[in-house]
Amino acid sequence: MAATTYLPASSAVTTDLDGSVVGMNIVGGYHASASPRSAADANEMKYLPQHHHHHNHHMASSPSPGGHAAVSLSAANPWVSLQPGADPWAASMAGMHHAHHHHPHQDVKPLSQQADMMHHRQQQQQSMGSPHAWHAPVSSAHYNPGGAGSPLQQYHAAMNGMLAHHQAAPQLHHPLHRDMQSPHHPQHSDRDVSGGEDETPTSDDLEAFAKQFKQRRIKLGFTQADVGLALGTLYGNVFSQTTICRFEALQLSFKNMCKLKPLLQKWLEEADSTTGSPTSIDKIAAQGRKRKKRTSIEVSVKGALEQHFHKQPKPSAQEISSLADSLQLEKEVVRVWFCNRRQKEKRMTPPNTLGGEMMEGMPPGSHMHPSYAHHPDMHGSPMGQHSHSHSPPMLSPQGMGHQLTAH
DNA sequence: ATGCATGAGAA
DNA sequence: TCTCATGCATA
Repeated sequence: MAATTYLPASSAVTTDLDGSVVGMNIVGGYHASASPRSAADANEMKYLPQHHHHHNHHMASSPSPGGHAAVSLSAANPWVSLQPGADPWAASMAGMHHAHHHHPHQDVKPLSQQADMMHHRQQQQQSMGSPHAWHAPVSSAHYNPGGAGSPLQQYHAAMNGMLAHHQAAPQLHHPLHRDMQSPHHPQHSDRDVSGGEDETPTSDDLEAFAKQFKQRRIKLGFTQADVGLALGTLYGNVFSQTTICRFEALQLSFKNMCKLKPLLQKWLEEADSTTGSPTSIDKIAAQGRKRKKRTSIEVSVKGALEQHFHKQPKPSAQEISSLADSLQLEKEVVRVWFCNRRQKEKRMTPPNTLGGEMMEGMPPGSHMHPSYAHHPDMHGSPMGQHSHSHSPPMLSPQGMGHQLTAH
C-alpha cells in the first residue's frame, strides 16, 4: 500500500512504512548539517501530472517565518547578487567553459529559478551555521541555538592569518589505479590539484580534490547546501545539497565530476579569499509541481529486485510488468528502480551490499561486487576496482566522448 | 547520506 | 525506452 500518492510538494507526514508514520524529523546534526525540513509555504500545485485522483486541500500555510529573516544581504559579495528580475543564467556561464572539445556539456538547467517575488526565507536552516557575520558582527552572530555554538567565528579569526589563497596540498596519493577511463583522452602526469588545471582530470585528481574540497568547506563553516546555493548565485548554477554531497563522495559520473570541479574550485577560491561575507540568500523552493511520494520498497522486495537485477540488469518492459506484478509494485516503480540501480552500478561507490538478506547463500563477508555486466549494447570497462582495504571509490568512463547532448 | 523520482536528450 | 544529471524527501 501507500505507493502512488502524490503529495503537494510539502507534506509533513509521510506514511512511509506501512503503518508507521514518520513525521517530520527534527534531528539535528550529522556532522555539520541539520535537517532541512521545517516549514513549507507556497503550495500552489499548479501543475498536476497525468494522474487520476487529486483532491488537494492545501491548508493555508505560509506562516511568517517571523524569525531572523533579516539577514542583511550585503551586495558586496560575490554570491549575494540575487536580484529580482535578473536572470542569473544569462551571462553567468560565460566564464565556465571547459577547454574540452569532446565535452558538449549537457546544458545546465536551473531549477525553479523564479523565486524572487515574495519568498520568505524558509527552510534550509541547515545554513544556520553559515557565516553570517564573521569578522563583522553586524547583528546576527550571536544566534546560538541550543548550545550548538558556531565555531565559525573562531575559525575565521584563526584562519584569516593562515589562509593560503590557493589550495596546494596533495595530501594523499596512492599509486594504484590509474588505468581506466577514456580510451581516447590523454592523462599526462602533469595534473595537480593545485592551481587551475583545466585539462581533463584523472580520477585521482578528482578524488583528491573532492577530499580537499570537503575539508576546506567544513573548515570554512559551510554546509553542502550553502555551497550549492553559492554556486548558484555566483555562477548561475544552483545545485542541491545532494549534488554537493555526491561530489564530495565521488558518487557522480566521471564526466559529471569533471563538470562540477571547476565550479567548486572557483567557489573554494572565492570562499577563502573573501574575508568575511554572509552567504545567506533565499532558497528557491521546489514549489509548483507535485512529486510522487517516494515509494518505500520493503527490504525483502529489494532483495528480490536485486536478484533479478543480477540475472537481467535490463529487463524488458514485459519482464518489468510481471515483476512488478509479482512484487505488488507499480510497473513504473520497478522500471525506475532498475534505472537507478544501473546508475548506481556505474558510479558504484561504497553503497553496495544492501542491508538485509539478498541473494542465495552468500557468506557474510564475501559479497560480490557488482561487476559490470557487459551487454551487447553496453560499453563495459570494469576497471580494476581493487584497492587495499579502504581505497576510495573510483570512477568509470561512462561514455565520454559521445552520446552527449551536443546541439 | 541516500533512495526513489523527474526530465531532457539520445538511441 | 534508456541513460544521465539532479534533486526532493527521507532515514
